[in-house]
Amino acid sequence: MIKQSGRAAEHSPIFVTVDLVIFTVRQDALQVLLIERGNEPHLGRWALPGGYVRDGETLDEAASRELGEETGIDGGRLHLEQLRAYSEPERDPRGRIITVAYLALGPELPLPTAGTDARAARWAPVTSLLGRAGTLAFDHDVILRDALETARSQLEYTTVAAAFCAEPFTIGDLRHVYEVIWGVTLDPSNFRRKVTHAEAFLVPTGERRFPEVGRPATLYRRGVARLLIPPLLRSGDVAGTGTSRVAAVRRER
Amino acid sequence: MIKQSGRAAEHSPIFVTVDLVIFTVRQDALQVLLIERGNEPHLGRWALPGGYVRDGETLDEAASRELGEETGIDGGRLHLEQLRAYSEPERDPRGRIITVAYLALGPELPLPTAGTDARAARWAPVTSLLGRAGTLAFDHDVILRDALETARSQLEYTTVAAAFCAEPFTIGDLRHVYEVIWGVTLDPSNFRRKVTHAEAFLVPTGERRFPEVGRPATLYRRGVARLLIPPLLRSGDVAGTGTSRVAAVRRER
DNA sequence: GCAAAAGTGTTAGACCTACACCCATGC
DNA sequence: GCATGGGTGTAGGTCTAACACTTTTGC
Repeated sequence: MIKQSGRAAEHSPIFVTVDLVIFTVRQDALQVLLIERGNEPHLGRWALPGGYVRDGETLDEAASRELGEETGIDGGRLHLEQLRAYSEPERDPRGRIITVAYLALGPELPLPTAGTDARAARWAPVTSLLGRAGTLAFDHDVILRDALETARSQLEYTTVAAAFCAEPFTIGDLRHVYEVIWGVTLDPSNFRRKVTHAEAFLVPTGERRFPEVGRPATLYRRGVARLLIPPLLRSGDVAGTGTSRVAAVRRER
Repeated sequence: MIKQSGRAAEHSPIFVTVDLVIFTVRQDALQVLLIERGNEPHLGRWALPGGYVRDGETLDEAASRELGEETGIDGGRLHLEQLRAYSEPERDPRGRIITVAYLALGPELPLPTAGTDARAARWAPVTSLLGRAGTLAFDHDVILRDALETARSQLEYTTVAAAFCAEPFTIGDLRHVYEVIWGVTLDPSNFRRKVTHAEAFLVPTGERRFPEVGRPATLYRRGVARLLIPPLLRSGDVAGTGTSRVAAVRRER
């Protein structure tokens, strides 16, 4: 049994949840999966999917399980990574609940069926949700904003953009992901050079895709590289001193 | 009160701690603060400082409080940021305890006095601790390794290196931080150009420091920039495909 | 003067942006 | 042919690594 040291009341155990920010690119927009809450608190409001961490389960496992429950997708097939923990004592009116947010990225996913404590589920364009606070339940506005900036930043330094594309995919598909998530248009020829020169990012399958119109495109699969070297920097937003932004960068070997 | 939904036993509340990776540069090495544990489990082993999150406290507040308790330093004066949560069910033999690791950076700090549940405290060179697993208690080896890679990466994209320098500092001081943490030697003139051209990174004080030998150096304080634009990339370790590394990048506005 | 660290200048090559241009396909 | 997206080439500017060189101090 757990033995508390010191004054017992000072550190009570805490309920821990995971919340998922599931991004996909569909209809020329970055979209996030939302559920309509079927229980109090925030009954009827839109929120990120999530749930309690169960006994004996790691956070990663809880996130993967919730992902499967909410989308019907095998969690192992999607890119899934921990974002950060959110711990404001008043963030949940039921009591002290800390949540660990996860970022999940995938190619166009089916609309999931509503789960046990959700009345409905839908894909929502991310940009339409930001800007006005209080759109989502709890502190999910903040989590979503953090997740968006993480995703945008990760496109620069990692190969996760490929996680948005169903394999096999074309360079045009990949460029579309960058354009939608960054909200810019990119030069097709320069983009091609960069991604094809980054080693182990793209592996040609030898096949081609024949579009409705235009020249057929070479098809690729994801290579084994996870870091994008050299990085593919957004150039548009370096204006100014960067004083209003804080960056945290993490890398594992 | 907290109302559990579903089968009650499936998601019990969990004890939550914060653990601190406190880095400083001293004696030409990156050093981390360790404490010798004065209680079971792992009595007598070296570990990262940390403690339980108290009722009504955010994780940031808990980290800041622990930092003050362990180092005697006003937590608000140090760079402090959340790294990530660690949640292996078996990571602590006392039971289910999740920890959220924090990274703290500061200029040469005093050796702290041992706290209530620590027999001793010391600074240890980081490189001497890595390589062999099982050096530290719990999963603190893993946390330390993650923190080191985060710190190394952050020097590239942010201005946190200045957090290792007591103000006012010289460009040589700053370069020394980069050299020690990256384990490389940098060209002084090119380094100077990069950091002085990065806007709002360094603010000259107008004063100079007169060393034992050599030309006096201009003194600077940290500017308001938190992102380093353009980044100051490590070039030495880009060899290979990057296949063995995973990157997670996060940015806030 | 000499050693040492600060600081400036220069040059060759890498890289990047913008854009012209060619290619392969459906209709 | 023509429209469309795929894909290649290239000139000009920018950035950077490497290193020669000058400056300012203590001794």
